[in-house]
Order: sequence, then C-alpha cells, then structure tokens
Amino acid sequence: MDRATKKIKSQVKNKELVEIRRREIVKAAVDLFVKKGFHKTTVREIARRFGMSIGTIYEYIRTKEDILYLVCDYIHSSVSERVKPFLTFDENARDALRRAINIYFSIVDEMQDYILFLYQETKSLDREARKYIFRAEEHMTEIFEKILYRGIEDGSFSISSDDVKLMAHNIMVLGQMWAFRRWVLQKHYKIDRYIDIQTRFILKQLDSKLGV
Amino acid sequence: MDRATKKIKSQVKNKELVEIRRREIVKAAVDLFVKKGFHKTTVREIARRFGMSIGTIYEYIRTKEDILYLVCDYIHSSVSERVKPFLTFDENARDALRRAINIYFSIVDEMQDYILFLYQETKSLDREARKYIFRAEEHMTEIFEKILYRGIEDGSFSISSDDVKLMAHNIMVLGQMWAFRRWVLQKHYKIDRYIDIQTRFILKQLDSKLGV
Amino acid sequence: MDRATKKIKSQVKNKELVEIRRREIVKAAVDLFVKKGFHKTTVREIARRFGMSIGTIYEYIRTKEDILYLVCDYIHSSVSERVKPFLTFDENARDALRRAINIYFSIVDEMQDYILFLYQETKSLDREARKYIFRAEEHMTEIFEKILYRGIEDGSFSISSDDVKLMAHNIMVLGQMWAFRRWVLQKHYKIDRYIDIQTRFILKQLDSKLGV
Amino acid sequence: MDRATKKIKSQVKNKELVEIRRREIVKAAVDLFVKKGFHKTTVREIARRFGMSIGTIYEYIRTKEDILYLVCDYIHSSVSERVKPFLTFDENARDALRRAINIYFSIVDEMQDYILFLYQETKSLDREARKYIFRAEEHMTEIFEKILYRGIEDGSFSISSDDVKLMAHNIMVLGQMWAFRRWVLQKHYKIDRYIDIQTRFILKQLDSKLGV
DNA sequence: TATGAATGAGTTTTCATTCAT
DNA sequence: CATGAATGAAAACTCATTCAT
Repeated sequence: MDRATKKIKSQVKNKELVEIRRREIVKAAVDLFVKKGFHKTTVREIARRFGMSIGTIYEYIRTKEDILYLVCDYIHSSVSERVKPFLTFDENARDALRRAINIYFSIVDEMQDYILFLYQETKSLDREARKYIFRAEEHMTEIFEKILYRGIEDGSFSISSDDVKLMAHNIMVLGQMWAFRRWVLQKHYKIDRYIDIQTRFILKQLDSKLGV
Repeated sequence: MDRATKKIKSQVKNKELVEIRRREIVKAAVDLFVKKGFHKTTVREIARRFGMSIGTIYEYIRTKEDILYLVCDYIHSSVSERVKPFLTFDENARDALRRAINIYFSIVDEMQDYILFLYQETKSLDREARKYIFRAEEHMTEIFEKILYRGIEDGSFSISSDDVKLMAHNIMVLGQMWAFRRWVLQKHYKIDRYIDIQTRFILKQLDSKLGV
Repeated sequence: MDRATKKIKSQVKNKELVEIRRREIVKAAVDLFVKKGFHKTTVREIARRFGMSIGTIYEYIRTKEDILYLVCDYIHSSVSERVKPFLTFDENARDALRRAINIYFSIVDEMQDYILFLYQETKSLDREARKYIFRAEEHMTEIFEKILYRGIEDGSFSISSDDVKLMAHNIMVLGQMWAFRRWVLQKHYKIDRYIDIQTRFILKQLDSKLGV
Repeated sequence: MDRATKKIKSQVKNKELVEIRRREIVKAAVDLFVKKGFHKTTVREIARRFGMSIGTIYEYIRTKEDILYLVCDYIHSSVSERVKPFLTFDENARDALRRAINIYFSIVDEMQDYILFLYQETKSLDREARKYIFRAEEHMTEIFEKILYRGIEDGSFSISSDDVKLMAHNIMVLGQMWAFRRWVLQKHYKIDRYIDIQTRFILKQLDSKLGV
C-alpha cells in the first residue's frame, strides 16, 4: 500500500489522515467494484458508502481511476500479506512447494472475487498504474521461482532452469483459475480436492524420477 | 452465430438480412472493443465503422450489450471453427492430444487480443448471455475431455477419470494464459517454444509410466 | 459567420440545419452572456432559451467556449454588416470620414451592450479564436485607414501616412468608448452631441490648415 | 485602499493586521488574476501564494469577489499614486498637459497588464464595488479636466468648457488604448513614439489658433 | 428498411465557503 | 488568530436510445 499511496496526489496535507481515508475509500469501493464492475460503479455510490461527501473523496484522489488503482493495489498487497507469513521454508523444496501451493490456492479461494476483479479491470488502468500492478504480480511469481530453483539444486525437481519461470507462472495461473473458472470448477470440485489434484499434477510435472 | 441470432430481437423481419447486417456490426465492433474496451466504445463509433447510421444499428439489436454478446459469440465461434477442422483423430490419443494442444495454443496466439477481451468483458454481459458464452467454452473443453477419455481407455494416460474435466480445463487455461500473461511470457518465450514446453509438461502429468 | 462556422465541429451532418441551429444558439446565448457574463451563464440556461435540450446543443458545438466564439463572431459580423452598406464614398474624403464616423458611432450606440461584451470576454477565447476576432477588428479599422489615405492624397488631411494606422485606431476607440464609458459619458452627453464633438475633434486633428 | 478597507467586513479586529494581511492577499492575487483571469483563479491558489491557509484568507474577506474588489482598488490606487507626485504644475497649462499625458501614458505602459485586467473584470464586481472603482477612475479624469480648465482660462486651449469632460476622457482612453489594443499597436509603434504622436494630436485638438 | 436529429438522465469533477480544533 | 479538512451545490459534458420522416 505504501508505494502506491505516494504516487497519487492529495489536497490534504496530513499524511496519516490520507492513509486512513484512502483505506476507507478502498474499503467502500472494493465491494462495489467487485459486484458491479468499475464502470458501473459511480463515485457518488462510493462516497455514500464511504460515509462522507463526494467532495471529501476528491480531497484524497484526483480521478475515479485513482480509486481503481488504489483498489487493485490493495487487493494485490492483501494477497501478498496473507501469503508471506507462511513462506519460511526450512523443509525440503518439495514440501515447501506443496505448502506454498496450498497456501496460495487457499487464499485465491478466499479472495476469489478480488482475483476475478483484477483479471477484468486491470486493463482500465493507465499504462503506469498497470505496470505497477504487473510488477506486483511478478513479485508473487518469484516466490514460486525461488522454491523451484531450490528444488532443482537439491535434486528434488528435474526441470530445466529455463523452464522455471514458465512453471512458476503455470502454478500461479492454475491457482487463479479456481477463481475465474469457478462457474464450472466449483460445480464439480471442492477447494480441498482441487488443491489436492492440482498439487499432484504439478509435482508430477516436476518429478525427477522421470525424463521426457 | 446461429443460436445467438435467435435470442436477440430485431425489428427487421428478413432473416437473411439480419444475419448479414449483424455480421457487419460485429466486424465493425470487434476491433473497437478490443482496442478501447466495451465501455469506452460508443455506439456512434461502431455505426461509423459499420458504414451505416445509428438508427440502422438499432434495427438489428436492442441494446449496446447485444453487440457485446454478438461479439463474444463471434469470437468464440471463430475459435471453434478454426479448431474443429483439425480435430479428426485417427491417431492414438497421445498424438491426438499433442496435436490438439498445438492447434488450440496456436489459435490462442493468433487471436490473443480476442481471448484477452473475453476474459475482461464477459462479465458485462447479463446472466443469460454469460451462461451461453460459458456453455460455448465448455464445448471447447469437451474436445479435450474426449481425447483424455480415449487415452485412459487405450492406456496411454494414467489419470483417474474423475480428474479428466479438471485436466481439460488446465489445458485450456494453460493455452489462454499465453494471451493474458503475454506482458511477461512473450518477453521470455516464443510461441513455438511455449507450446513445446507446455505440451511436455501436460503429457508428463498424464503419463501412465508412473504412479502418484 | 461563414468562416467561423466552418471551424467548429458538429455531430450533425446537415449543414443547413447546423447553420440554423447555431443561429438559434447564438440568439439564445448572446443576451444571457451580455447580461450575466460568459462565466456566470450556464449551458443549461442557454439550452432552455434555445428551446431545446442540452443534448441538442452539444450536437452543434463541442464546448461552451465554442458558443462564446460563435457569439463574438456574430457580434463582429453584425457590426460589419450594419456598417458596410453605408460605405460607398463618392464624396470627398472629409465628408466620407464624417459620414463613416457618424455611422460607426451610431452603430456602437445601438450595439453598446455587445461592444462592451467583446471588450470583456474576448480574453476567454483560446488563442486561435481570439486571433480570428482581432483580425475582424482590424478589417473594420482598415475602412477608416482607407478614407484617411484618400484624404492625404487629395490634400484634405495633413497627417503623415505613418500616423494613419494610429489615427484609424483612435477613431475606432473613440467610438467604442461611448459603450465602455457609458456610465459617465451618457450622463453628460447624448449620442448626437457626442458624435458631433468627437467628429469635430477628429477633423481638427487631421486639418491641413495648420502645422504643429 | 482606505475606503476599500472600510467596506469589506473582516472577522479580525486588529485593524493594522487587517491592512497588512489584505495587502498580502492582493499581492498574491493580482498576478494570478492578471494571468488567468478572475474566474479561472481559485481561492486555493491565492492562499498558496499568500503563504497562508484558506481559513486565514477568509478571516480577512467574506467572498472571493472581495478579493477582486481589493485587487481592482489596488490597481487603481497604484496608478494614482504613481501619477500624483508628478502633478504639481507651475508651468503653463500646455506644458502641464504635455507632461501629464507623458506621465499617464508611461504608467499605462508599465502597468498595461493591470489596466487590461480592469477593463475585463470590473464587470464581475457587484454594483456598489463597481461604482467605487468608477469613482476612482473619475478622480483620475478630473486631473486632466483641471489642466484643461486652466488652459482655457489662460487662453492656451480653445475648446468650449462644455467639452472639457469629454476631452479629458478622450485623453484617458487614448492612454489606456495602448494597453487594450496592444496586440496591434505595439506591433507598429514604440511607446515613446506613441506618446509623441498622441500628444501632438491632442494638442492640435485643443489649439487656440483655430476655430472650427 | 434506413436515417440521423433530438433527448435528458446520469456522470465526473470543481471549488467557494464553513467550522471544529 | 490560524488552520485545513469537510462540504455539496452546481457545472460541463456524454451517450445509449427513440422516433418522426
């Protein structure tokens, strides 16, 4: 949230207050955005939920798009913050990956509305903001890359290091897919089973026991 | 296009004409939607490209959303039509899958703008239209399901038939991901190599040579 | 009006209609602008007088400033059109000037609200529009310049030709001053007497009977 | 400034402080007004230049228009103050007038932005404030009237005393015109030559050597 | 069928002013 | 006295949709 906050100009000087109010704005906006989409949500609605006047909102942002950015950034850092504490891996890479997948996929499940929203509305951001969000996504991916590299080194995984990045993205996408294909997946599977199967598949791909 | 045509009401009686004009409308709209997004494209703009008046557009559709629906449907059937001719599989399931992946992923590459668009704007459709689009997506998936079942039967694939649906979705998503993660994937991989690696991974998952 | 009209883009294709509607818009706007000033007049008010919806106004202009331009241009060409028919001078330069002054000053009197308005709001136009209005003002001035030159040639006026331009501007301004100093002048003088005195003064300046 | 001070109510009791702060406000506002116009300048901007908070500004004025009034008044008294010291005329009326013109026109040149501003924005003042500004303008004019009367008495000028007021206004306007017609005049003349020519013209008008 | 002018509700955004601290 | 966050009315402008021709 910190880095994001700095970029958007505010009329209000008190930085703490800006932080607080922006959090409130995001809180007010996120559900509306998720439910109705960015374009169909009006700033007036957000203000109403925000519990303050429309003028007050515009003291803390410059345009409606700023709110979108704040929301996207909030979602991303929420995911990150939820994931990070679980990511101290003393165990072997295989178990580490298993756990990381479990955590990440669980969080996707919990935050599926938000993940879905990111998929749909990121494109409404301007170039710069979009880049920033992509960067954040890459940071997440790097967590998986690191585990994969460790697994290659210690011999638990058999993939080429050229493929690590792709594999990491595969894992991320296979997780997010639970959100954006929920209309069908969640009819046929429960999250636990979903994680189970996908984990098995992913590990099979990485398995050192076989060549291609 | 057929089923779509049935659902959207038109003032015009002549069914052939409706077909023709709607095709023109889609042709005019699709690029605009892809470039600017659904909400930022105006009906006026579409009419201008369409080469006819706004009034005429509204003879063939009822709302702007109808155009979105026509476009989504068009994209989906374009993909299907491009895929289908390749899908007569006399060969063994393993080769059939290999070929199906190759075809589908190649088409995603060619139509990446459109695929991306579907991901972002489907949510703007109303329930019924959205369902219809999802159904189309499932049809695509079933193609992969069939091959997978065939492979299980003939012993080339070792997965449980409970996992077939999920696996099929995995394949679809791994293909589409080339479009919606292009901002990073296409910096590091070329499409051929991408298909190569992913094919290998997928086949490894399915491989009967190993247990779990 | 012609040249002005061409520059402002309209959504409406029918050029005649554009002409007609714009005339109506100007007619609706001019009094409001004169009475309340440009900034304090809302487009809604203009629409109400215009007798059409606000949407319709925006079919014929792009911005509120366009209306200002249309109005300024209208005022200028009104003055020109009222002046021109009187400006065929067969008589000697002295009488010609006398008559031109009489005509121009009379028109300033009749259109004093408009003249005043131009003085106050021209600056709200953007560079290009402002230039166009200045150009129009110069055209007016040239009429006086021509008469002065003729007077110099035929010996009725004794000023240096270097001073002609300035003298022409003096005459214009001395006329317009009747409008923008009306708060005091019109308390002490009637227009006829005003024209009388100013004419005498101006002619005295030009008199060939004396040196400096 | 004195009379102005009396009219505008302030929350602050300390009269000296009111004087000081208002001078600061004017100093902050005048350039902004001149550059961007009254309506396009925000009170926030003025406050920022003023170096104090918006709240503080509103301790010393009641409305934004009050600032406009203070600024107009400031400009007028600046001109007056700059003119007055030069206006002790022991010499004959002719030389006195020559000098007064020279001084006034020079000051118009120096303060052309401000003069122009007065022409454009005075109308935004309410009736009472506008009257006050007009009064100030008349005071200026009276200086010229006095010289003219003196000239009539001592026989240097030949005009009727009925025409004195008008003549005085002519002189003022011919001076101010250097500001509001600068877009053309300053392309063709330098200020010294401008003063020269205009002085000659004016004196010719007044010359006692001829009748009409 | 085709046209395109007309509509006006609805949107974002601004900014003078207030008032609690 | 000074502050600056909060207010909300009001403004310009857009655009999907209708309907008379």
